[in-house]
Amino acid sequence: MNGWVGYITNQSVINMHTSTFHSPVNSETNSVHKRERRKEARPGELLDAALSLFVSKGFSATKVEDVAASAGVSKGTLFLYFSSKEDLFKAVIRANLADHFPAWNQEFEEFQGTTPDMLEYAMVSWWQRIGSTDASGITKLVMSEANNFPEVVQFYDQEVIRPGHELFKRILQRGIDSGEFAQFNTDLAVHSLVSAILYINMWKHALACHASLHTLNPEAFLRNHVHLMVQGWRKS
Amino acid sequence: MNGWVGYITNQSVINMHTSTFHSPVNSETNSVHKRERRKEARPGELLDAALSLFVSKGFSATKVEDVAASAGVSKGTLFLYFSSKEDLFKAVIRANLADHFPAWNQEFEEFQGTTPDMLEYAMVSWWQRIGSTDASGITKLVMSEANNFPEVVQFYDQEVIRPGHELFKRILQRGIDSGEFAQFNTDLAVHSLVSAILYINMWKHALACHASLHTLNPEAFLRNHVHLMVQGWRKS
Amino acid sequence: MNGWVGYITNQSVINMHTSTFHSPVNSETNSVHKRERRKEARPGELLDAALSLFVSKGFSATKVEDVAASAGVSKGTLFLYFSSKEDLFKAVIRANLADHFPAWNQEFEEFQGTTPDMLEYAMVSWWQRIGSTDASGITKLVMSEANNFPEVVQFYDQEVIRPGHELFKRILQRGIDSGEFAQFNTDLAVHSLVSAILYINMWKHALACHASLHTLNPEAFLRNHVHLMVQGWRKS
Amino acid sequence: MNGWVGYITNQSVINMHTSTFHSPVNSETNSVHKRERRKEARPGELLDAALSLFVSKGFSATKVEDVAASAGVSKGTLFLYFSSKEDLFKAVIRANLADHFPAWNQEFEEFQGTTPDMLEYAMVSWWQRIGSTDASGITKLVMSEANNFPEVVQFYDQEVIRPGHELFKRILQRGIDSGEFAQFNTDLAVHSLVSAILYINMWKHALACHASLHTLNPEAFLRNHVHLMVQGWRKS
DNA sequence: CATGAATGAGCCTTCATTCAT
DNA sequence: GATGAATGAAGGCTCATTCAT
Repeated sequence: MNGWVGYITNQSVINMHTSTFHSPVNSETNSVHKRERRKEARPGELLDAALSLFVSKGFSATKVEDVAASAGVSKGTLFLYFSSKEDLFKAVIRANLADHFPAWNQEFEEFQGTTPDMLEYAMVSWWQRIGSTDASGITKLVMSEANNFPEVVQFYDQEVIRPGHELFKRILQRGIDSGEFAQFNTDLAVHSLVSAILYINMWKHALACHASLHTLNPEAFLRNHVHLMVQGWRKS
Repeated sequence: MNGWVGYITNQSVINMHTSTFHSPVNSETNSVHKRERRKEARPGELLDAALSLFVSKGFSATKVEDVAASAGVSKGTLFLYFSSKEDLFKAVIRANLADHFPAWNQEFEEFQGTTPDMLEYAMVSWWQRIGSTDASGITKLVMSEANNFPEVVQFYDQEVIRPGHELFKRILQRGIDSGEFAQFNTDLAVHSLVSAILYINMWKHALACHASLHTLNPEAFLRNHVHLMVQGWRKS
Repeated sequence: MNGWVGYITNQSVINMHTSTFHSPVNSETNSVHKRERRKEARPGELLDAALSLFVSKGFSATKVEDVAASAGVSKGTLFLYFSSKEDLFKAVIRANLADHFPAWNQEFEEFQGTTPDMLEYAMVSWWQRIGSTDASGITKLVMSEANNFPEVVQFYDQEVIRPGHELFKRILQRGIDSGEFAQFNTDLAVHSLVSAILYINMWKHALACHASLHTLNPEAFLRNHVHLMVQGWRKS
Repeated sequence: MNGWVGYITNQSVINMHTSTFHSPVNSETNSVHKRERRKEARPGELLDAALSLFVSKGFSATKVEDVAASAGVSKGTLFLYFSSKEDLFKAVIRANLADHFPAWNQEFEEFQGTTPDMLEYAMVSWWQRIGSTDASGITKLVMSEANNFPEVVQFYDQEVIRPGHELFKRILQRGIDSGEFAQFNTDLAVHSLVSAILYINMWKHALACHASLHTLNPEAFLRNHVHLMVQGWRKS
């Protein structure tokens, strides 16, 4: 078993088939001209730049021109690939979070091991692949801009929250079905699990980076959190 | 026992030692005329209006003119009491988050009952007194504007996060000392408890009001969360 | 009989009661402060500036900042009185054309004389009061921007075209009722009359000012046009 | 008699002596391949597309990319034939307005019948051949963009207004010479006739398509207009 | 010749803040 | 103290035009 999800950096996010680009990349020829290669690379470069700036400065405080400049293109070019700043926001969410659920779901299917192990593995993997990267800042961004971009919240709910909730729920159900866990309300339980993830996200991106906070070891916290939960769920 | 936390209104927040009013409130004459009393009440009315609008519309989406109008004064008057919109924001945070912990700590001292009961009482009381009111929106505000007002984050950390953490930690320690709980890392445990509170805050103020979300019963969730934790902490 | 319509300049357009200003002028005190007097004068000054610039440069080519500067205020001030550039456009139409119909209709009621004289008087008065002023450029503006601002066309239709059509129709009906004219289709007839007015408008503002055109004496043309029409309408 | 004006399509406008193509059409080889013929047809196709879009959406609201797409070529190709959007606009005007008067003048020479009939025939023919087609939109375009393209106005004056004026003037003179009409100022009279044509143009292209206007039957209006005029001109 | 990716100048509108009254 | 008219900086988005391929 080689890991739940391939380690994610925006650089490696190639399969843009579900993104919202205007002009789909047409050819996969080996002999790509310089311009063509640039064109193919543009969306990814822009998404990288956007994620980085959004996370560090906030969405509203980031000018589209800055994103473009950071990706080495002009303002107009950005709008060639994303119809608006909000659309760019959604694409960032999709590329960094939403697009990973198929792979994660598949990992769930293939996982061999106890359900408690699986839960811990899921949480720690989340930290290693998302939590410890810029992508973890997206959740904070969505929350922060919820008032200004309700549509983004809906998108995030559909594409990230619900799939995530479902995934955790299936894991818990696996434990119940196998007899590892007693019967319990899995919806409430998932909220308790996810709360730890949200907590780390906000800790990292809203608190720790702006106040010299008492440290929190995310991985230890997640493991501990899962262990506590599992204690409560086990058959007595 | 008359409640864990005194119900908070800005009117009652008198000790403004940390606020930034330009014009200090005139000395408390006995014969206050109606106008003078209004004058003294101005800051509080503005803070109330600001909190309400900030929570419902977000900080940047709230116009100072709306705050002023909501408080029944003109735009210019607001700037008589607060040097800037940022200053108003900080004052709102300060007025609504500081100064409750003494009462809470006292309740802790006086509490009669098991530690698990105490934890549940603490959580449910938080929901009834804070979580279900506008005050719960402040946390979301602080997180959202963390990038723009790091100073507020530091203040929030000192005045809210740390005292809250300490309070929970003392409760847990009470359980350990009494033999109700086994020995465990109380710092990590507190994070797990607090994560549920943060979760509800963000759920209410960033998600639920902008997306037609699958419902979450906060009180049930909190009780469930505490029970799970307690299971893990009990002496086996 | 002292004229059909008081001679119109924007300076003299005082009764703004039907305009679209945001903040209605509140007091009519004699002792107006400098600021208050400026405030009352603002809308008129802005409308004057707007009409002048719109007519000379076209609507799209005129920047709101230019209008503001031309009226001696800043860009933001303009938006204090008009909610958008389009709104400013409508207000210009209203102040210079639409608002005059009540007076014009009243003149119609009070007119003593033959109907042919009345028609000629109406046409010549139009020329003297509107046609020969900047206000005549409005029609050309509306036509030019019809594609970009269909709402303005509707507004112009309701507030100018229809009232104008109705006024002319009543005059013609007066001639029929009095036996001066035979029975005929007054709607078609009004179009024929109005076509002369439109012709002059376009001549002045689209052709003459951009090409060294063979001259057209508007007043002579209008008199001639009316005489021709009248010939055709008289009882034989 | 086969029509007053040959029906106009850009395809048939060959003599481009006044146009501004960068790349002159290659010499007319006998063995034109399909591609070469397309190449030669490009300018005409672009002009057709441009006319259609300019008339329906207005000049500024029409994107050059749309014109190119409508003609089946890419944006860049358009600029191979026309140095700028303005240049394209001028070429459209030129291609559609020049070169019809020779045919019209000839029809005038050959016309058999009374002068009033001739006038009516001229007006109705204009409606059937020009007024009811896209070509009638050109006049509105020229007027609308007069501020931005004074040069076009001059061209329009020389190539359309003056020839048209002269043609009508000759018709009227025919009536005077034949004794059908009395002596009168034919210049003023022509303006009265032409005003009806302009009126229909603007009605169609600036008003009717953007406001749900009270209907105007163009043909009935024109006949009526001519009849009225003729009444006034006849010998009493 | 043809393409279409890239450019960047241009503009309306918002709103926190000031200050004359 | 209170008012509210005035300010002007700031930014998302469009689209004619260029030019490397």
